[in-house]
Amino acid sequence: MKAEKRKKLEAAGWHVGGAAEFLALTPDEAEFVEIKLALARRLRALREQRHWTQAELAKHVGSSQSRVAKMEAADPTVSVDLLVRSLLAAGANRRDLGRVVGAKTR
Amino acid sequence: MKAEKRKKLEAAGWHVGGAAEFLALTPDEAEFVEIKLALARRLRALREQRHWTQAELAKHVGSSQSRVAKMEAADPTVSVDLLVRSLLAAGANRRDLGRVVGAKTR
DNA sequence: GCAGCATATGCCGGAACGGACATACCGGAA
DNA sequence: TTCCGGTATGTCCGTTCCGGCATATGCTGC
Repeated sequence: MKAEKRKKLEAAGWHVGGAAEFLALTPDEAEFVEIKLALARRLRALREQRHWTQAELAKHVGSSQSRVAKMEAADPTVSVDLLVRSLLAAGANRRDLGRVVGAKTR
Repeated sequence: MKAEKRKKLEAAGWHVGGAAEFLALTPDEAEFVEIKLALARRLRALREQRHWTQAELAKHVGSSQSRVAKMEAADPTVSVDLLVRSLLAAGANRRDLGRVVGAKTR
């Protein structure tokens, strides 16, 4: 998994601006992580909008606070599956998801 | 995993019309499998459009023919992650994916 | 200061997912 | 028929992902 590198770099204090296209990521890989980032951002937005704590959302999803934190951080170890399930649990519907997935990052 | 039930029923010759809302699926779960189905259909469409065999697509994705078959069958053991990656490998972009995810099934 | 809550990070065992392979099924061409 | 390219189905085993927990960091009000 290439995305590990990215995480490591960020951990080292770099925090790549916007996204990590300068790494050895194929265009597809880059687009994939951008989608994950978009989903992650939307998840946090939706949660805050509902005035939920990470622990509360976790309960609704059937997960844990730490997982939610990682989701919102777009941690490499969280899958799109989990992000999507969480978004649905947070009240998003298919059309919402479609918009999130389809919209270019900022 | 609830979706297992569905698979079993289909295997038993039922092949639920459209999707399996009559099972003990929460609305969220139902929406989730519908999204997977939509992605699966689009993957097959895209592949055929390119006149690729499942084995060829597998090569581009870095997977195997059997996995591709399962993807297109929306087998419970394939993740959205893999579907999305495969779609990207098949030439879809974010906007395409957004449409697929957002569009109500048929 | 520190107490209390929310969020972040690290780790571990167990479950789910993945590629690979073998094999079965299903057309169509010879 | 038999053969053959394509697709489906089943299993195996290594890897990835998940939930849970412990702990760290951050913030606000006291």
